[in-house]
Amino acid sequence: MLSKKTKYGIKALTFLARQEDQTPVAIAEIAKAEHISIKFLESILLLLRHSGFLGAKKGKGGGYYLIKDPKDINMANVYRILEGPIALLPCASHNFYEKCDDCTDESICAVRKLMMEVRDNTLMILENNSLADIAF
Amino acid sequence: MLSKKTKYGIKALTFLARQEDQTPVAIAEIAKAEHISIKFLESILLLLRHSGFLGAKKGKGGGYYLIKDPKDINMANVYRILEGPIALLPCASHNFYEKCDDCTDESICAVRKLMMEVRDNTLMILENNSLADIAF
DNA sequence: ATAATAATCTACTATACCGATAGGGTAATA
DNA sequence: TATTACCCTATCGGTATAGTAGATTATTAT
Repeated sequence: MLSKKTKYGIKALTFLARQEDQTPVAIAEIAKAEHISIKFLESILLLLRHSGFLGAKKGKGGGYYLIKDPKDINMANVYRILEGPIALLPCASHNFYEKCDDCTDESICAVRKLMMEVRDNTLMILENNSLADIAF
Repeated sequence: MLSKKTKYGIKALTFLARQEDQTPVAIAEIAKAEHISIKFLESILLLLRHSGFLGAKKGKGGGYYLIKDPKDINMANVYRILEGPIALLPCASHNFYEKCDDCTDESICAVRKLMMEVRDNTLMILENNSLADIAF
């Protein structure tokens, strides 16, 4: 299941993508529109800024804004930042690989085999969807 | 991420599918072979029995065995029993649908749109894989 | 019958994470 | 000077996970 963090993060990105101009939007405004706790959203937006998706401006009229064109924001990258691995098992992950304690021979593991197939497909979908694709 | 419950459950099913004959296999034997805690595995096998995947026999020479042909065991059903919803969001689930608190209009939710696409694809993969497909 | 075997059932514990809340101080900007 | 992002810390209830322990029941072999 997707965490609220990821859900809210994508919602916020979508909200910013749907803005007519790219003037900064205050956290409070996004939170109100999307029914999200302000403080929780604050931490999410901060993460998205540090990850290079958002820019921020302080002071009056300040807020967050998209740095890149929504067309160039790949949902697989967003997912990895917010949620973590795309694979459902560490042993089936490219970017977060970890060996299983209980497996002696990974190559014959049926669970891994199945989950790698799921991962490949999910990854393809996320990579083929930009923020623009889902926002409009 | 997949829970250990699901991982162990599928491993156990695979182990049983790989048996030459369908004589019962004791919990302890499966647990040892797959490096799983006996008691934890016990609860998983019980669940799989109650869900109609396994049969059990008590006493000496007893244990668990597959009821159906591995070819007829659909991994989507297994997944739903062990892990729960296939969808990553309740609002994107067929079997476990639930409305989101924060959404006023579900039809324009970008997260839901994306997650439904992921669900459709994952579901297809799980449905197209039988226990036999992944075990051999 | 009896003893051994193995599933069944109930209950418990420890840990971790999640989502949210609260508060406070600093820095930048209109 | 007011506003708003930034960046900490700390807390808290709830829930789920993973595993443990012990007692009970059904079956089988002797």
